[in-house]
Amino acid sequence: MEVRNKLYKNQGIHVITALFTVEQGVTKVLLIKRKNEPFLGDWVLTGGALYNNEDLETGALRELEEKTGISGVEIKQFKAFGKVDRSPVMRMVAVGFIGIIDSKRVKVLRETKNTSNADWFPIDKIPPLGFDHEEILHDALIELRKQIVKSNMLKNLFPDGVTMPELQKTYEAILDKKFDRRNFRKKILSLNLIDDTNTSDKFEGNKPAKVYMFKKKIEDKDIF
Amino acid sequence: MEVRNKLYKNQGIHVITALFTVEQGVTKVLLIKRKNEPFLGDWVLTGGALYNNEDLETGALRELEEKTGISGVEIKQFKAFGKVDRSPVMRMVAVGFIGIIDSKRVKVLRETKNTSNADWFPIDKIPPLGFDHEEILHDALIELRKQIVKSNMLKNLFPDGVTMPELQKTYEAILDKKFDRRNFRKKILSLNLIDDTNTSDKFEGNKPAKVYMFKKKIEDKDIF
DNA sequence: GTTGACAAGTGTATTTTGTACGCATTATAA
DNA sequence: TTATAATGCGTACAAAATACACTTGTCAAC
Repeated sequence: MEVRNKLYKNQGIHVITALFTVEQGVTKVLLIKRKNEPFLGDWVLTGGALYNNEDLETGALRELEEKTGISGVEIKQFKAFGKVDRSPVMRMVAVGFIGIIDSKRVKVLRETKNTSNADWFPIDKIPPLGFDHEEILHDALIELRKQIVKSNMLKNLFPDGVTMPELQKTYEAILDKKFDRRNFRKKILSLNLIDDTNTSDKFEGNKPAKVYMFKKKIEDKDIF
Repeated sequence: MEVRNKLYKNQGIHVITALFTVEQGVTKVLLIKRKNEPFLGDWVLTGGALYNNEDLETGALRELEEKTGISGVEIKQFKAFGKVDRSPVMRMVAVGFIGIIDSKRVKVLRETKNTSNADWFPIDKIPPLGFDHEEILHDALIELRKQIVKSNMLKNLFPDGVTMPELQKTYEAILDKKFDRRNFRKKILSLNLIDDTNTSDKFEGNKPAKVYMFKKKIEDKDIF
């Protein structure tokens, strides 16, 4: 029994968050630079060890706040990562989360106890990452692309509302694809993710654009 | 440091598989009865502790084989479960998998070292389950429903091919929904999951039905 | 003020896809 | 040979996706 027990001793759980933003049509992700071994000096996604007294999501949010100062984010679990050698220290399984936020609304701490140089990186200019975080980021981006067309996740990027042109730029940045203005409007409205707030407007030089708000709750669609 | 370390000592990882089958239009899931504490005598999904020397999927398959004798199954990870109190023994995070298989092709071991009475249960007649397995099963079923319309997962249920009527019964069983014969054919063909094997037939009394084979690889569709 | 440029909103014609059925085909059984 | 039953194939209509034209509102130049 002792022998068998050794097979699953010294295991631990990581909670990792790929936090995204979109600035001027560029999709970016938050990375931090490690101050400790292993992977000292390497860039990684936000995350760390899960505590025993917190749920997965709670732990991911705590790590995010500890390492970057960002709080009040909505995140969504998307996959677990458990390759045998993904951590050189001990056997760790990582649970991955994604989130998206308006970077202008948060102040990222550059220096904390365990990390330095937290910053937003364009997703096509990612430096080499520690652990298996390149794989996690790759899968996170795929999940982000799925989520923005079937959930109201983007409300976290536009908590005060968004115009059609803004929204189109955002979708084009995340999906890396161009759309026809008029068909984009029809498509996005048919997804029932946003409501028309026929009251207010926004502008930046030309005809004012209507402001839409992401719904609080989304009814999920039929399969098949 | 010692104090903080205690926060994440004694953690472990579970790998849990919800293995489904469909028999005569009834969706069923494989459950086993526990022989040990905790939850002695309770029904649970197949699973157990992950070993340090195996990846997540490998561990889930090993547990499935150890506890039921079933091997050679294709499974897909779908979610991690990590509520603080989900296991009364120690802090365990479970990684959930789903799979589907033709129950006639496997012989389920009724008795193993740690379990007894492994059996297939109709999903609308599930007994109370130990741990958080009712939640896991609930989410697994949702994932199964999503997978059968966008992946070739059902090839594991029909490795030798399937006819349209058979396939329709299967979809109706899993999605709990009825379809028009002719529109079902058109819909399923448009999904590009199956190929026409214009060679062979099958029959059971009336006009022979064509046999289709699930594709080996599915090209994933456009988002948006 | 009038006018042109720009970017926003709205609309329409065409094609593609989804839905509701009808009819023909091929087996078994009387 | 004929009735029955279940499968394959086809068609008419409605809904949705796509391509593209037109109208509207604000700013800035005159």
